[in-house]
Amino acid sequence: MTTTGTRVGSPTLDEVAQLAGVSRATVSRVVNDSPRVSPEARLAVQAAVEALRYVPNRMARSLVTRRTDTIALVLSESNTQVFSDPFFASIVRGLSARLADTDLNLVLLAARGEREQEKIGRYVRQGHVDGVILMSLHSDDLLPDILTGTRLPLVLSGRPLDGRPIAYVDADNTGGAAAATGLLLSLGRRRVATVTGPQDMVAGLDRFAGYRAAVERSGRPVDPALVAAGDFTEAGGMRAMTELLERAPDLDAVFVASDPMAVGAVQALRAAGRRVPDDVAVVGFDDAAVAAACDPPLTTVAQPLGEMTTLMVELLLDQIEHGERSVETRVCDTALVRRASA
Amino acid sequence: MTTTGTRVGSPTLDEVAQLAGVSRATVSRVVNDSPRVSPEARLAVQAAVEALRYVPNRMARSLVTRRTDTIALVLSESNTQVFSDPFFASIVRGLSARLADTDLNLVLLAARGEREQEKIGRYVRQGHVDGVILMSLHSDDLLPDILTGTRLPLVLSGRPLDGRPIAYVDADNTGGAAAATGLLLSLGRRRVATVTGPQDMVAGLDRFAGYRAAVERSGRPVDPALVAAGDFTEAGGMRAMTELLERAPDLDAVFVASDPMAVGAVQALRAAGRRVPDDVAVVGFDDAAVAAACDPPLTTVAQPLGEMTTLMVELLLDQIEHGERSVETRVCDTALVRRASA
DNA sequence: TCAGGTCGTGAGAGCGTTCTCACGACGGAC
DNA sequence: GTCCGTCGTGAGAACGCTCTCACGACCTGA
Repeated sequence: MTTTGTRVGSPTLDEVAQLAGVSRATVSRVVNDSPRVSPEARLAVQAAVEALRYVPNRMARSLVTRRTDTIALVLSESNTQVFSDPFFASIVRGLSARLADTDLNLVLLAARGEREQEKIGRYVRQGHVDGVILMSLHSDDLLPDILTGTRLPLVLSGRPLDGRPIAYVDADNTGGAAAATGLLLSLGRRRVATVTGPQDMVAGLDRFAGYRAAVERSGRPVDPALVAAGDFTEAGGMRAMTELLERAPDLDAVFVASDPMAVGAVQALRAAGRRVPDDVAVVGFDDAAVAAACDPPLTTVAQPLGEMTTLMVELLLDQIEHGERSVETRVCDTALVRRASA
Repeated sequence: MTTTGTRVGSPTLDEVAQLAGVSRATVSRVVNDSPRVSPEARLAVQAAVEALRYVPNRMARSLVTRRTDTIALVLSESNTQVFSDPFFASIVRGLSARLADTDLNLVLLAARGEREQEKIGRYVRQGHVDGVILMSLHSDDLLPDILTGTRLPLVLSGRPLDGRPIAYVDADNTGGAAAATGLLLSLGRRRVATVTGPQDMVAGLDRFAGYRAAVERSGRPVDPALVAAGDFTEAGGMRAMTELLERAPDLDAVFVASDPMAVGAVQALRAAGRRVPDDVAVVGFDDAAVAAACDPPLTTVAQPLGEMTTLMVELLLDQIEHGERSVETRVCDTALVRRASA
């Protein structure tokens, strides 16, 4: 281990300038790829930067540019489940892939509980980020309020529950659920049940609404005995399915509002001796990896995740560019993915 | 929607000072809870802060204090799995709970692939954070190199694969695995198999080492037919177990290196008509939520996650405090949790 | 009464950048 | 040869904050 002299702390623009024999301004120009620099000066500066292992201080830079080149993905979850949700993982992956080409950084902020949510609110208001993509899951969430209270560019992942005017990107959950349920009905199934998501989340609400719409469209009323609430987890799906089988042993199909839950439901069905799809047809939602791997491979509803993350970034960058909020919204079409379970 | 006049941008210290009729210095003192402020001045400032909805600009503050009050949890994963790993979720939860009492912020940085890892390296070197907790999973990971190249306080979650001198906190994976395997042997099982984790991760390596040690201590050699590699996922566990059953149909116990894998293994066993624990005893690792919920409830090895996250924070804050790296390490004891599967 | 504290306060110098200007050098057009 | 435009450059003022220092006002004890 050798250290370069007695210096402590990082080298500054000034030191680079001195070493290169130019002014601070010229170094700054080189560092920021300004064209108006002579080749000789550029070379000298680059050498000095290299020699000193100079890295610009972002704080100082941000102070004057009022840009941090960082955006935050905020997830306000009360429980831990969120991380294990494949949908969430896909969003993170998609966002970070979209941003890889740009010089924007992505940071994740997760909060459970009021204190942590307020802390996150403070963090973004203090100017750490240029914009926020918010995955707000539950209706009792403080973050939408906290964040709309700022003038910070903001895009929601998922329609806001209370319909307030904010930019958002969402999948057509209602349409997708209706299509899934419609498929089951068109297959001749008479007693189509559903395992819903939590009814304090938009995705849970909308997917249930889609189910209801499809059932009613077929001329039947929705039988409460055919509806059980899940929590988007595999265990929850298993529980709900077991419950359904007790309440309505004659059910012959089920639309499950998420793939992890559908996996649990299939297990419950199997444990109860029902064959899938022969006795009970199953359709899930999300087209998670687990859907294809499952036995039998799950028929499900796919969301265009790539398109959705791209749109989120696009909407957010637009706001950042123009320096003001927009209320543009995008709803993406879903697609039925036919496999073996229905 | 009403806006407060024609102002654009956030209010500054100066404006607060002007409104409160004091100097910038006094406002700063109030904002930072310095005791040497008269009650009247304090009140006036607080009112002004309230009125203007003043929030200090962190960039400006950091520029002078050289502190960001933010630490990063960096995870360099190549695959998406990480998020769904309950261990990871627990670490995040633990860290953010530990930091909730402090005024430190926690940001998550996730990187897949070389480009993104370098981007993260740049991010932390630019001075965005005061320290880093690194969950480096695989041996081909660039981040440990990138980060040790800086003078930034750094604590690893998990022993570094190459034994380099860095501060880290880890569970006694080897000891835990040996205890688990020992339990199976002490139960009179003769053919104890194992489903390992990836052998390019420390946890995978160490848990396999523990298995080997326990088997050898019992006076037997390790039978390669009794070893199958998993990837810490449920699907991987199922695959590996199926493979083991083909290779060694006479096995009567299995130590599975993670709970999600153990769940998969149990399913594979059941599919093959083996009863757990009568025909095959199973022990997992991690004491994830899924272990208790599983059927039968899984005997497993618990890591003291709370203690571990506390130690990580402690070690990191210590380095930040003293302004220099340390190479202190902490290895935490694991505990066997006896349930029904063995 | 005066020396020596303490206490609250404000002026002002930084922190490491960017960015606006102004300035000299040089080139081409007349 | 003069004039204008471009081009590379550097000086210096921000950006919003903290922190040192000095300065009065007040209190205490001799």
